[in-house]
Order: sequence, then structure tokens, then C-alpha cells
Amino acid sequence: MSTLKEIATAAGVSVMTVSNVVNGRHHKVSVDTIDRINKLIEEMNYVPNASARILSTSRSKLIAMCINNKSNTNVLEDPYNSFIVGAVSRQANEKEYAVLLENETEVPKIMSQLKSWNVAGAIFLGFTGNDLLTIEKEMTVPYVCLDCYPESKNMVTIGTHDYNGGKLAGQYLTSLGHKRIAFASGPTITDKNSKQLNPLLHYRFQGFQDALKEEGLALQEEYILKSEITYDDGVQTGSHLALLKDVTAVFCTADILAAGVIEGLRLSGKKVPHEISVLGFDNLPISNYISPKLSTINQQHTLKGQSAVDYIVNMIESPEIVKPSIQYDVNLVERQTTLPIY
Amino acid sequence: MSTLKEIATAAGVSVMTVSNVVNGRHHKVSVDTIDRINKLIEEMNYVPNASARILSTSRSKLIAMCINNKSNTNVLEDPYNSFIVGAVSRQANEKEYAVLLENETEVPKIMSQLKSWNVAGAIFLGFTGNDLLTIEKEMTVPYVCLDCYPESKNMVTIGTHDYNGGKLAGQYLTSLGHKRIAFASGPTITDKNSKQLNPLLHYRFQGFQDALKEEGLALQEEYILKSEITYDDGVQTGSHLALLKDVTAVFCTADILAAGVIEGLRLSGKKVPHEISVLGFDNLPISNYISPKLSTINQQHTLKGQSAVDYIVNMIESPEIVKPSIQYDVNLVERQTTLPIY
DNA sequence: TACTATAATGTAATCGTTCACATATAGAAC
DNA sequence: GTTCTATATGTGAACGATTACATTATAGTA
Repeated sequence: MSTLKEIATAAGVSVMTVSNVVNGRHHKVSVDTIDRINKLIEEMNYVPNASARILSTSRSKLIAMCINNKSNTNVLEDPYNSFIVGAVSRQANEKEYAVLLENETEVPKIMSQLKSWNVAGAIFLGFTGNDLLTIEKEMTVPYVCLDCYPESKNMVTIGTHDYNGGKLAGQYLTSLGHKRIAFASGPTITDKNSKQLNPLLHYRFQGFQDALKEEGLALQEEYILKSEITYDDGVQTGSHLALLKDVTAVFCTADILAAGVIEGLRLSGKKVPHEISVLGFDNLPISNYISPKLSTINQQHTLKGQSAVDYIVNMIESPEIVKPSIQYDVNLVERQTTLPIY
Repeated sequence: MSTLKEIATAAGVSVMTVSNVVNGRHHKVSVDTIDRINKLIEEMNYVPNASARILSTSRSKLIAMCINNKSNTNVLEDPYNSFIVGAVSRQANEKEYAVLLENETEVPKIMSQLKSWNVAGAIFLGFTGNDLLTIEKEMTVPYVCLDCYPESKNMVTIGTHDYNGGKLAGQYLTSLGHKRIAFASGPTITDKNSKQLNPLLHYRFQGFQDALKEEGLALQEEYILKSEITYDDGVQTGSHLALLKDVTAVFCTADILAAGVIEGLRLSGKKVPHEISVLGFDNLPISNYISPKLSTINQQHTLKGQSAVDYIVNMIESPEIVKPSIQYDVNLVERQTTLPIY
């Protein structure tokens, strides 16, 4: 609650001297003045006023964390999002930045908020299409896009090599000897009539399909099962899948979907993994909690959140060092839901 | 990027007139001036500068969300926390407040941050003991404590009726005919030597114990199984539990623990629910995702997050209306892991 | 002694907004 | 034609910091 001025009066010096001490410009102040002022700062419980600093310098130690919330739901119920936000928050704290958690539904409103709060940088999670265009056009401070598609050459993006992930999934399942493999996913950008198109899933699909092709296998139309990415829809998909007699494996583009699919299969009397193998994507905790434990494609959630902050801070503090966009690679986590065909 | 002054110059009026329009003091400005200014605001993409407002009024539209992070981990990996934070964020957005996500490990640092950013109010999640004392002493703006113990008469707390929850658990399991019921939990405040004491769990334990007492049953020492609240520790506890031949039911003070316990029991060849009933606490998504689906005590996560914001906003904007602390009641969600004993 | 370099401290404007008050203009009332 | 009131608008200080520059004091050099 106390101000520079109050400290200054108490110390019998000018505000400038106190400011110099607070900001560590020690060569400008004599040692005993520094001591005296530091004691007073401690005693009087002085904390610099962020607003005043921002106003005067138009620099802030604030990073906005913006999550795509078109659906206007509790986005943090999605463990993927909360992992990222948690990692961002920790790393920001580490780097002495504060985090503004943005939850507006519309991008223009997000833009206004960022302006209003004078954020030093922003992280965008899961934005696509026109929203990305707006972001690119309107942003005037450093920002990085996490899991955003389509990537533009002019923005820094951090993501997962989704195509590789899909391919790895395909390669793995075919390497186990599977020939008739189904694909369970949310709506990808090839689906004309769905609202919530998801480019990430599209790339996973492409990679997966290419892997099959390379093995001389074709992905049949009726083996492509699309729904929303939820547990309940997964259960539905699983039941449906049980009717497709020939299928011996299924690749699900999200762990939560895979968990549902397994349950749906179980309800229909199909044994996982002995009758059908299930492979997920994400490696979220859920994959460890279900039984049998889910084999899945791991992606670097924590690393993505962390480096988003590192990138932002770098862009703010050392704009001369230009770091390129990055796509983290994936790896296979073999657990209990996948088996060779014989 | 444009300022009041720029709008004022463009409109040929003083900043005050523009300010009046921006702040909806319409009776003070003529209608055509309002129109002209509004057009310019739109065209010039004017957004009020939050820092300047805060500095000038020392009022902010900022709520700090502070999560106890003594352990210095990714607190949002815990779905309970992220549910709350997500609900808080949504509701704050609804009420036109911004959310500062606080992730400092030490309470004094949190206090400094809140001062520095001039927050209008704060929500504290999961703080206990000395930390709460510090919070109570240092806070100068409205705040509410979520799931914090011990409650002080002078602070507004929002929580779950944990005692009732424990009691309901005990009553339910005994009503099913169970007599030898185990209790699996994290360290409660009766455990002298653990670092991470959790008063919430203590109350659940008390309620549970009292329910058994009322049925003339005693909770035996060796039926009290304490570990950390994690899936893996749950698995351990489950294996251990399988060795206690007589036990026919177990109450776990958290869903994640229950999920592990079920897996541990399964690994040891014990069938849930036919050989042993398992009851959880929280009703997090995980309880729906495991198989068999977990019976559990439901608590109002979303409501808690929402009303925390409502309380704060009320305290900020209508301090004359004093609302009392609140404890939300719990209810039983019967799924598949509990069965009558015969 | 005068002159200059360096260290220590101070001054005043500024950032964008709000606040409390002041002013201007018009029409109504006397 | 004064006085009054209401409506519309303007003025200048303040919020708490920073910035660029100015001042003073002290010591060192020619």
C-alpha cells in the first residue's frame, strides 16, 4: 500500500533515489542510502505498483493465456488444456511473469482485453481458421500459437508433429500385423458439414492413412468413424465398431475417445486387446487409469506449455534472437491395449 | 492503441466528454456527440487502458485465482483444481472481470503479487494452517477461501460439507449391509508426522467414523489405510486391501485414489463390486471412465467455482450485502462399484 | 586556484484515465 | 433585462511510477 513517495519521505530522499534502489541501479546510489531504503521497503511493506509501471513504461510483465472457447464451455475440464495452462503458469512464474487467463468466446473481445491490459505477450491455444487470421492481423505484441492450424509463415507456432503421430500409429499397428484397421476421430477438415472442424485431427488422419498406404493397405470408408471427441461418443463408436466383424485394430485420435471406444467394445463383448487392439493419442493420465492400460502416442504437453512461455519471454526480452516455429515429435507408449495379430 | 485524448481531438471535444461516453454517463452528453464519439471509438479501435484506470481510481476489474502450490507442481494436472479454475474463469468472464492466475509457491509472494496488480478481489483454493492466518492478516481486499481449513469466523469460505460427505459414505455402505469397511485416504490432520496434512480428509474421516459408530460399528485401526492421494498409491492400497480378508467395502476419500484401489484389487484377483465394494469421493470424470464405473459422493465443483466469483463480485460491488460462508452439501452417485452384501 | 570528472541525488514532464469542480450557453421565470 | 436553472462541455490535479536531464558535492588533476 505504500508508495515510492512515502518511502522517499521516510528516508529523506527523492523518489528517484528510491526508484533506483528498487530497480537495482545500485551504482547510482551510495551504499548506506541503499541500506536505509531497503530497510524501509521491508518495514513499510512496499511493493511496486504494476499499473503505474505499465502506464509509465508501456511495458508489462504480463502474459495472456488464451484458450479457444468457441463452444463456451469450461475449457479446463479438458485435461489437455489444463495440462498446458498449468505448465504455462508454472514457467511464467519461473520467469517472473504474471498470467492473465483469458476466457472470452470471441476473438475480437480477446484482442480488446489484451490491449486493455497491455500484456507483454500472449499464448494462443487451439485456434484455427479465421480466428487465426484475426489474431495475426491484430496482434501488436509477441505471441505464439499452440496447436493452431493452419500455420502461417509469419507467426511462431508450437505444436506436435501430428502427421508423424498418425503415421507412427499406422506403422505400429501394421507392424503388429494388423490389416483391417479402423480410424476413430472427431470431425476433421475434410468433413464439410461439421461445425467444430479440427485440423490437428486431419493431419493425424493423413499420417495414418499414408502409413497404411505404404504397407499397401487401403483405409476403407466404413472403417472411418467420426464423432465428437468425448468418452460417451467413444462408447457409441466402440459399439458400432464391434459390429464391423473384420476389424482387428482401431486408432483413436484422442485418449478420451479411445477410453470410450474400449468401454463400448467391452459392452459389446469384444475383448481388448485379444480380439481388437486399441491405440490412443495424447498420453493423458486417463490412459494409465483405465484397464487395460491404453497404448498411445505420447505428445509433449508439458514441454509445449513451457516452451511457449520461453519463446514469448525471449521475444519480449531479446527480440533480436529469432527462434523458428517448432513441432515436437511424438513417441509410442506401448501399454496393454495393443497386441500382435497372431 | 488509441487514447481518450486522440478520440477527443478527432471529435473536437475534451477528454472528459469522451470519458463520459465511454463510461455510459449519457445524461451528461448530447445525443449527437455520443453518436459521433461512438463512431470514432469504433473506427479508431479504442479500448480503455486498464492500467490508467486502476492508477486513477485504484479500482480494478481483476480477480486473482490463487491455488495452494506448496508442492511446486503443475497444480492444474489435478482435475479437481482445473474444474474449479475453469468454472471461476467462466464466471469471472460472465461478470466482466479478468482473472490473474497466481502460481507462487509461498504465500507472502502471493500477497505481493496481489498488491502489485491491485486486484479487486481474490479466491484462495486449498490453503490451510499458517498460510490461512497470513492470508487473513494481510488481505486488504475482498476474498473468499475455497476448501480451506480451519475456517475463521472473519473470512468468507466456500466449501463442501465434508463431514456430511463422510457420513453419507458410511451410512450408504452400512445400509448395504457392510460391516467391515476400510477407509483409504491421504494424510489427515490426525497424522502427526506427515507434511501434507489435509483437513478436508479429516472431516470426511470424522463423518465416516461417526456413521459407523451410529450403526454400532467400530472402525478398526488396520482398516485405516493412508497414502498420498494418487492413482499409484491407490493401486498399492488396493493390493494391501486384498490381503485383509474380511473387508467387504472401502471408502476412498478421492476418486483418483478409488480408481487406483480398484486396479490394485483387480490385480490381486479381488472382484469389484462382487467381492468388495468401493466408494469414491468427488465425482470427477474419471469415476465415469473407469470400469466398472465408480460409485461416489458427488460434490458441486462447478457451483463452488461459480459462487466464489459471485461472492467476490458481490463483496466488491455491494459490500453492504454481507453473505455468509457456505458449505455445499453432497449427494450419492450410485454406479457400479457398490453392491449390497448379500 | 581553477577546472573537470565522478558520484550522489533531485526536478519536472509523462503515461491514460478519473475526479471534483469550473465554465459556457440556452431558454424560462420574474 | 436581469436572474435562475439545466444542459453540455471543459480544466487541472491526481494516481505511482519512469524517463531524460539537471543539479550539487566531492575529489582529482593541471
